[in-house]
Amino acid sequence: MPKQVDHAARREEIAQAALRLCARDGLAGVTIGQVAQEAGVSKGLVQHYFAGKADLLRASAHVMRGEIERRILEAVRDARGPADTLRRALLAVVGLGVTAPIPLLAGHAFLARAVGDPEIRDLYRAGGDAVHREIAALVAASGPAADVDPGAEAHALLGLARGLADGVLLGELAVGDAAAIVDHHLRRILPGAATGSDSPSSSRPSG
Amino acid sequence: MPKQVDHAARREEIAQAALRLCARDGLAGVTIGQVAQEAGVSKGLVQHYFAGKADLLRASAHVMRGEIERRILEAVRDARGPADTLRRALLAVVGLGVTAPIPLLAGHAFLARAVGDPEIRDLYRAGGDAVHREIAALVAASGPAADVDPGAEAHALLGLARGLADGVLLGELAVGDAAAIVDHHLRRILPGAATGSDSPSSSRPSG
DNA sequence: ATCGATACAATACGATCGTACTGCCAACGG
DNA sequence: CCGTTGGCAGTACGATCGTATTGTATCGAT
Repeated sequence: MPKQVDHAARREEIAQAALRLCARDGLAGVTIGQVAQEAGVSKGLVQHYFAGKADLLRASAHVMRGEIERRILEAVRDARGPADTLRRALLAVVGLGVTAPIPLLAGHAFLARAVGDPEIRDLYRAGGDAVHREIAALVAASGPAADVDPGAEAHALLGLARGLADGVLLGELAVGDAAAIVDHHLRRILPGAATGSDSPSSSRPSG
Repeated sequence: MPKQVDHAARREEIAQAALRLCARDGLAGVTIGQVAQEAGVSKGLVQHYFAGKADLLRASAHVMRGEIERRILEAVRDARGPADTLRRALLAVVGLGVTAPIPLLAGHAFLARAVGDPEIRDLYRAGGDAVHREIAALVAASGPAADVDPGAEAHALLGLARGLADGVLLGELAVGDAAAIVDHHLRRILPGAATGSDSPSSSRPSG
């Protein structure tokens, strides 16, 4: 064996650079040459690690998914009980607008491709379904109000969090405001749970 | 004056073709040549009506905004009272996933560009702010519950509708389910208003 | 009838795209 | 010690990009 290099790490490193370009210029800006420049390597090296542009984009999509997943899992790690887990996960999603704008933006760029591209679509669907099941289970385990259907509420919470994340991303509202909105909604649907007022981030709504 | 052609109409026609490409392939797929082919005109004609690619993209963004605005205004036209107006507007937004996937997808494609491009960002911000004010006013006029702040609730409703529209677009849930979720939320925050059960669209939740 | 302005088509051109290919260097196995 | 193998850079090439330019037909005004 020749010079040993962590193949997977190198691939991810380059895919991360591609992801940054996705976020900045959309999928249009992802060019082998640009990626090479962004990653600080030669154009030939990008070819060495990826079979082609499609392979590179696929890897970038997976990196994006992994990045977002990682943030949520981190946020949830030290949670105390299902209601707290649910709250932390949702706040992590709305926080993506400022903590991880690159994966979020890249996610939007890929979303347009998800329609028509079976692989990307499956990536979205599989992830979305898994998250939905998880959220629904957390809702059910958090002492929901009588008129709350966990499945529908999971869609509502997920939609709310995603929409708020976009709002935060566009600067329409502050993270704190978005977090307060999520907390307010959680208090409404989970009267039995103590969805704490000790917010980990700023939470002074302004307008 | 020479051969009279509706200049604005021709421009919009071509911009619509560009918008379809945005939705299908993302901003990456918007090429002068491709746009010409999609619109069924010559490459030179696209140049004749647009100063360059930036001009074309700008026009497409405005067409997208106009399309979405049109759908919402149509949905709101025959509304009876503020609560009904609010409901119809929100249902129109979640319905975009099936009634207007092209502007919605194109909107996502442009969103990635909104960060960094002042003009597109202003388009988003201006539109978002106006809609937010409108929604907040409708909430305030619809007899909200005591714990409802119209401004925050407007963000919540808008975020919820946008997030659900994405879910519908990705096929994660049906329009009817999304509509039911919106209705459920509206009933919670507007106890004084009759947010009708006589839905204009299908509204049989399934899961 | 002619002239100017406009709609529209077609071509030209430099830059850049994705991909293929070639070559050099370093590290292990024999 | 040498050959093979993989990391890596550089170049070549056809296709396509955006734009500039040119040419032609058609209408309205003079």
